[in-house]
Amino acid sequence: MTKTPPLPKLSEREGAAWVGFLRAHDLVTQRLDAELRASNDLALSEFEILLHLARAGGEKRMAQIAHDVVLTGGGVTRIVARLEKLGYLTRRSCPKDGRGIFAVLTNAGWAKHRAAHAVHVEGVKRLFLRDTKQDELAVLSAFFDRMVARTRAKEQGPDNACALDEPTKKREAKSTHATRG
Amino acid sequence: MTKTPPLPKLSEREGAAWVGFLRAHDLVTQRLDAELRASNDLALSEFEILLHLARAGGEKRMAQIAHDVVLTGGGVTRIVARLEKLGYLTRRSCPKDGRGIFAVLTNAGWAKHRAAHAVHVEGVKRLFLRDTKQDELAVLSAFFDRMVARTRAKEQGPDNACALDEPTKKREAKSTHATRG
DNA sequence: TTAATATTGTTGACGCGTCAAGCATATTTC
DNA sequence: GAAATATGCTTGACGCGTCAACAATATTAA
Repeated sequence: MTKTPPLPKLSEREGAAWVGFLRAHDLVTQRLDAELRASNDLALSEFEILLHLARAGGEKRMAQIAHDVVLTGGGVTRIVARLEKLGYLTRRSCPKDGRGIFAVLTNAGWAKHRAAHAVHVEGVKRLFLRDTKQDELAVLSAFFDRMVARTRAKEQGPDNACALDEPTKKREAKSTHATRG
Repeated sequence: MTKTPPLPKLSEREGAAWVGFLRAHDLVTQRLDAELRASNDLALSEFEILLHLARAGGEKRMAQIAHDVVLTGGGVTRIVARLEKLGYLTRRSCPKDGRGIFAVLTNAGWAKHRAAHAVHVEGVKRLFLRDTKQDELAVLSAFFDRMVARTRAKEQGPDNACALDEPTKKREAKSTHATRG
C-alpha cells in the first residue's frame, strides 16, 4: 500500500471512557426515570420540562424548551400536551409573536415540580455525584460544556420573545451566515 | 414544622455537571448516529452491536449483548433481526444450552464493521475526546466506571456459555439473594 | 404593497425499543 | 423421576419521540 489512510484508533482508556459514558448514561437515566415514575408518576423527560419551566420562572416558549432539553418541536408539543392534560401546565399564546406558544406552570405544576424535585436531586446525588470530589466535578462540567458547545457551535438558540425575565433583550448581531445544523 | 426533611439541593456546579451530562450525551449520540447513517446506513445502536460482536471475536449470545449495550432482551431480538436481514450476521443455537442463541458476524458483517468503525472512531475523537488531556481522561473513565458499577452493584452478568473465548468458566458463587433491579 | 422566504407549532405516519405474556429449555427441590 | 422454579428468546401491544408535510404568522426583498 502506498499510503495508509488515517485509520484512527482509540486507546484503551479512550475506548473505556466512551463506552463508560454511554453505559453510565443509559443506566442512570433509566433508573432515575423509574424512580420518578414510581414516586410521582412522571417520566424523566416530563420532569425535565417542569424543571426548566420552574427555573425560568414558570413559563417558556415551545421552541426554547425544545432547545433546552434537546428535543424536536414535535416531541415538545407531545410532552407538553401530556403535561397539560395532567393539569400541570397551560398553553398561552405570545402577544408579540402570533406564532409563539408559552407553556405555563399551573399551581399543580409547581407542586408536582417540588415533589419530584426532591426525589430527582436525591437520585442524582446517589447515582451520579456520589464520591465525586470538587476538583473532579470541575473537570467533568468543563468536559461536558465543551461537548455541548462544540456540537452547538454553529447554532443560535431560539428567541424567547416576551419571556418573564426579558430585560429589554435585543437580538444579537446575527452571526455570519445561518444555522445549518 | 418540627423537622425539615433532608431537602436536598444541588450546588451550581453539580447542577451544571448533571445537565451537561444529559445534553452532551443527547447531542453527541444524535450526531454520531446521523453520521453513521449517512455514511453506512447504520444506526448507532446497530453499529454498537456489530462492534461488541467484533470485539468478542465474532459471536456472542443474545443475553450477553443485551447486558453489554444496556438493552432489553426484546430490543436485542429486534436489532439482531434487522442486522440479520441486512446480511451482517446469522443466528446459531448454542450446543450446550438449548435456549441460547448466538449472533454470529458474517463476512459482510465484518466488512461493515470495519467501514463503520473508521467513521465512528473519527466521530468519537472529534465530538467526544477532542482537547481532553490524559489526566482528565483518567478522571472521566473512573467516574463513568463508578456510575456503571454502582447501578449494577447487585447484578450478575448473564452466562455466555460456549463462547469463543470461554476458558473453562465456572459460575461464581451466587450472591446473597437475587438481583431485583 | 406584494411576493418570496423563514420560523413556529401541530399532526399523521412511522421507527425504535420496552413491557408482559408465552413457549422452550435448564436447574433445583422433593 | 416429577414438579416447581428460573432462565433465554421471541412476539403483540404499546409508549415515546422523530420526520415530513402543513397552516399560520413574521420577516425580507422587489
